[in-house]
Amino acid sequence: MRKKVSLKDIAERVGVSTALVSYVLNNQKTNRIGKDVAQKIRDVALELNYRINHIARSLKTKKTHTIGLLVADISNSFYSTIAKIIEDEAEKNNYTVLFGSLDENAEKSWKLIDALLNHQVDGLIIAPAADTAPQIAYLQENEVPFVLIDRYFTDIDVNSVAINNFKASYSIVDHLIQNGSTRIGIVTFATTLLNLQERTRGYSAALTSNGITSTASWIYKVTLADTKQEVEAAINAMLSLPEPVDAILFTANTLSTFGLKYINTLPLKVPDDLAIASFDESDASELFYAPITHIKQPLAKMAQHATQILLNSINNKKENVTEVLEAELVVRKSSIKKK
Amino acid sequence: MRKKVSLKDIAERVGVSTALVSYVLNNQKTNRIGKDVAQKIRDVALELNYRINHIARSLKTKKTHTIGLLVADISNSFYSTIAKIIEDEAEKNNYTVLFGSLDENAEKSWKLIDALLNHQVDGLIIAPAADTAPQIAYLQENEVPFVLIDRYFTDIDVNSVAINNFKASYSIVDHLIQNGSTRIGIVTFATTLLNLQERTRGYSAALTSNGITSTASWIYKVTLADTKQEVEAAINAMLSLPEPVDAILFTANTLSTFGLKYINTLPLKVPDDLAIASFDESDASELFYAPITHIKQPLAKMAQHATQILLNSINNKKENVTEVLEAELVVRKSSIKKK
DNA sequence: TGCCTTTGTTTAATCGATTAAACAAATATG
DNA sequence: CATATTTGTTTAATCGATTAAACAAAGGCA
Repeated sequence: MRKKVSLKDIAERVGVSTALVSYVLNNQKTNRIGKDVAQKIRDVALELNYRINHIARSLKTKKTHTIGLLVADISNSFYSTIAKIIEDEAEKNNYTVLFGSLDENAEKSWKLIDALLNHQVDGLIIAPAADTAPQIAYLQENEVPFVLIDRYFTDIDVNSVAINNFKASYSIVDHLIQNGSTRIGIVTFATTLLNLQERTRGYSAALTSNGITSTASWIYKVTLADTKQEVEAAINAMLSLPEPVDAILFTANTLSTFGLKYINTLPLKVPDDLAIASFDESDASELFYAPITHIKQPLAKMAQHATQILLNSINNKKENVTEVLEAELVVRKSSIKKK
Repeated sequence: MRKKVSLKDIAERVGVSTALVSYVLNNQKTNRIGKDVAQKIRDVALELNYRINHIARSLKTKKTHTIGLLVADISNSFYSTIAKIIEDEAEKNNYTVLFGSLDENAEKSWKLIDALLNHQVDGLIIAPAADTAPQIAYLQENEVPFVLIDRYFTDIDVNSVAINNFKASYSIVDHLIQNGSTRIGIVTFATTLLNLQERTRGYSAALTSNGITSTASWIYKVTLADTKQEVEAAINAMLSLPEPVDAILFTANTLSTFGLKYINTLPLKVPDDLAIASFDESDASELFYAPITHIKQPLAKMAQHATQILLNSINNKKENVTEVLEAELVVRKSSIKKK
């Protein structure tokens, strides 16, 4: 890279000290500085195409104006959309975003947190992987400003932004029941993540309060390692029960995407033979021959609020904020049985 | 954030100079340094949970070990997948990745390039937006190491990694013709991007060499601003020709996704009434009732090579590399007419 | 005129790590 | 034993920007 222009270069060219140049370019002490020198400094800066060296500034100010964003999986559109919004929001506030994808892996999470802290980020936004509570506790002990997004843990008082998963799940299951489904299966991940557990809890509660006895054989928990096979196995199992399910709820977009691809190959009619509902959108929602009823999370709001909470936390170190947002039930054809 | 531990802290604790600590922790001058002091330094570093201050190091070494990645649109799975691979590859080489999403916007591209350079990245990997050739030229003039990925410009000799778009397009159109299609429309973006122009060129060439006269009324170029509407309009137009097309090629996954969602609503059978083919995969490829024949780009290879080329360029400043990879034709049901 | 403000600018320390060069002590060599 | 070499460690300058404090010159006021 070509040699860089420094404050000193400008100072020498104009014939003043670097201090003065710094003041001028940062618009400080404006009432004290001579108008003509100021202008000259600005002119020369422009002429030499001066770029501030953030490294040097950061070393002195101990602020990098950089935030770290760690998401469970960046190639999931749910998170890449969040990432994009956070980046926009950060940029509006003159922050840069450093990304990392955890790949749902606690070990990788440690490494990335470590890497980001090593890079002196001012704070973190994290959609944590399962079993990373100790890492979160570590951040807390070290007083690193951070915000959890989408996912959360109990027992620790931290900044977080997420939807009311119980309520969202309850509402979509209730909707299925109101529209003709009576035996509703659920496919979710085998995980310690609370947000997903809440979804199962909401599902069960909705069944119960509609007088439906929930059965263990309606609940399938698949692993991350072998999601595709296990989703297919779960669907097969639920459909070959003595009394097969007549509806399935998928608790995540990756699950519904695999599920729909498979259901696509079965001699089944959605929604009449089998109603479908899911958390989160994906292209699947519209592409499937029966568009999918789903829970739509307020992504923009979540991402923007998380960013703002983080920036506040970086600058003012206020007490923690737990923000619970409402999700929207988007009704499409996949959940409405003809009767 | 809690007060940081510096080299000085370790030095004081052990009773040596910071120089020695630096040498030990960086494994330098190993043959000169006392074994016991070295061990003690390492112990204390661990005990105090020392983290190197990359900012300070970078200021001195003029290397940030950070690369910038700018993609046209991070929420497109094509690019988020690339992003993830590049991140992994960079991590293996002890580099960190700073991301930015251009949103196909030349102005935003300037801003992000500026931001990344201000952050002193050592180099850039860019999937450039349309009409950003001047920006690329600027990078070149300033001797910033960079690699273009997926997209490219003529007239400038730079590092780049991309597929042979002409050939890929030719092969998929040829495949359509061999499998019963005779009147093949194409939906592409109205853009100055060469990779897309090459796809149109390959399409026309394949028609010609199969003795089919290509018609202007088979070629539709839609805008980014209004993609969905225009894709739908294009499909309508092609289907209501006196002699309607019997196949459509979409030159990008965003186009095929919109297209398929729309075709899904039409009283048409794919592939018999209308064959479909597309560049790039998306969930659409499998979810659509007739899985979609498509061109599969070697993403992992592209991303890894781009990263390696960049790192070479950063470290050795070799001459430029133009890498052209072969794409794979993945045949599914959407392109094979029964007859 | 003498002293006090105000205005405009410079000095110099600092952030934390790197590293060439200097230095001192121990050991080897003739 | 004197000198050369090796071993182990420190000194001090440096990267580029920030900023409190010092300073000088000009203007204001009695």
